[in-house]
Amino acid sequence: MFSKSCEYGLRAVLFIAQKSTVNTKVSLTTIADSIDSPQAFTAKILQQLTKSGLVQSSKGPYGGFFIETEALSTIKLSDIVAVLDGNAIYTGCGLGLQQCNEKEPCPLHFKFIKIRDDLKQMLETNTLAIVVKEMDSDLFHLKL
Amino acid sequence: MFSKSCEYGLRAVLFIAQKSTVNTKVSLTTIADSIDSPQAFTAKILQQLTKSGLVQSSKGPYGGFFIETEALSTIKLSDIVAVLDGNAIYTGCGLGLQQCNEKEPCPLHFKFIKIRDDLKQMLETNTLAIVVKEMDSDLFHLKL
DNA sequence: TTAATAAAGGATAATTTTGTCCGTTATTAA
DNA sequence: TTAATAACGGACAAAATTATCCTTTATTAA
Repeated sequence: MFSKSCEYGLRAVLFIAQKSTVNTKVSLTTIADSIDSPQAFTAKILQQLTKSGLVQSSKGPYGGFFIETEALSTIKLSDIVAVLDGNAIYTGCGLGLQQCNEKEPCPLHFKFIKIRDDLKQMLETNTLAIVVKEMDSDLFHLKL
Repeated sequence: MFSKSCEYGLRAVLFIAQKSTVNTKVSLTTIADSIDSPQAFTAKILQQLTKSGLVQSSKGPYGGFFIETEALSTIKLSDIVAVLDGNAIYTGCGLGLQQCNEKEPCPLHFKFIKIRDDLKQMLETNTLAIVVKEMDSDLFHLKL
């Protein structure tokens, strides 16, 4: 469904988001350990996310990655996916055809629409704030 | 969503299926031309599909690929996907976690369930016969 | 000012996916 | 029996993705 980059990215962002609710910055090492991802590779992904402005970072001691409190309720899961995987998941044809739309549909076009729309809907309605709130409440995990 | 192999494979199978309804075998060259896929790569994919028994083939002049008439109504889209991409799409975690289930869910587990189930449902309820019937009726295409 | 900490960035490597090439095998018809 | 056709199979190549390493830059506190 998503690339490895996007999977790690989503996990990392959710972890950072959770820590950011209590105004705590987290280092790359902590993130990679916590979400069980390859450190150096995760660093690259976080660079993309900070460049895009979704995640903030500060260097030096007491530095690390964080997300501004206000941003938690505006950043949607779809924003992270868009940065790391683009938006082919929503717009792309299930059979990989370039020209596939209402007018010139592939044989599965209308069958895929519902699924793609549901996915889009899910990613666009869930903000970091929403997901983090649910994470706090119980047994959810980001490792293994 | 699917790998290139699976995209080509689905397109190829739908094309073969359509021709098979009028008892026509199709050669690799015809298939690759018709679905706009790299010929040699498509050959490999068709080998997998014939090995798995979903598609039949016969060598020599007048040979080619085909699907038995009875099989058209029993083969589901999910069968093709299973052979080419495995079933990680249904079973796998959206965040790439190994241990993600009802008991130990990732933060997005329950949000993904609906989408995955819908996809599974769609692929399992649509047989080749069903899709081909719809293809005959109108403007659907498999190229570009 | 210096040492320690931590992200940023560049280069490179490993792996997987995607794709090609070519010889072999089977089948058909002449 | 031979020539043509078409799938099969193995080896190989290119490209994309995943992943590592190491140097540089910025920040902090002592």
